[in-house]
Amino acid sequence: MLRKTSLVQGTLDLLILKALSTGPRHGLAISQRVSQMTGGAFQVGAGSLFPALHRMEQAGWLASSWGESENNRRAKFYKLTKAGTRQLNTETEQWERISIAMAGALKTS
Amino acid sequence: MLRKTSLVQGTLDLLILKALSTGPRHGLAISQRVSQMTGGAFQVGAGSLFPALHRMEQAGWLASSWGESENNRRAKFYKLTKAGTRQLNTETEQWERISIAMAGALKTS
DNA sequence: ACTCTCGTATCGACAGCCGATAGGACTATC
DNA sequence: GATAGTCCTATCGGCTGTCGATACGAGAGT
Repeated sequence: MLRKTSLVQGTLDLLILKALSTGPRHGLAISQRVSQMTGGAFQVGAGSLFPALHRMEQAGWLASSWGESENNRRAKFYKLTKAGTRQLNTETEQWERISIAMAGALKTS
Repeated sequence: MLRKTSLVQGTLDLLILKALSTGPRHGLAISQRVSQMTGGAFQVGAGSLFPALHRMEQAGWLASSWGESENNRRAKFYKLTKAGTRQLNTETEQWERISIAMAGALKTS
């Protein structure tokens, strides 16, 4: 009933791209970074994260390679491609337009 | 033509509630009002609008009654219930929290 | 050995959007 | 008084995306 999706559609991609803009990370580290960046407002679970990563890699925005985490664990590291950086800019602008439009709409009385 | 810029999930309800906050309107008038409020940034088609209206009426946020449009057409007018007004406030606050969190996340470098 | 944590991955249920489509009713034009 | 156009409501099917539950594998701690 109060399911009220914590994540907003289209937001997850943007947050992942942004989380990777400071350098390659592996899956769970991306999840933690997203939480951190948003002050805990957004928390993405594994069931949402990995499908998104695969989708975005398929789209050519990310490239992955196996490596080792800081805990000596086998981990897949993702990094932004050029197309991914472009996508980050595009989605950032798109979000700003949406944000401005919504702010204007909510202010009208 | 216009890019896929689909509506952001959870945004449609808020916009509809806001569009009705200034008084009762019928379906297509709501659609036009949403476009107007957002400076044309959001355009909601009939295929999205009516399911949303029915869902929201089911949830008790809206009440409907048949009447006549300004063009002498049979039209169903929707108005906010008390629960709808409460929902409007709730979703507005929620949006602001999301907006702030996103702005913070996008600003980090 | 056993368990905890880390890390990746998939599945099924569920919900929402959106284009296409339909149809009734009023209006305009010829 | 036909015909076409506009207004208004409505539904369906396909598609996509979220998310909890679940699983597996491997290193670490005891």
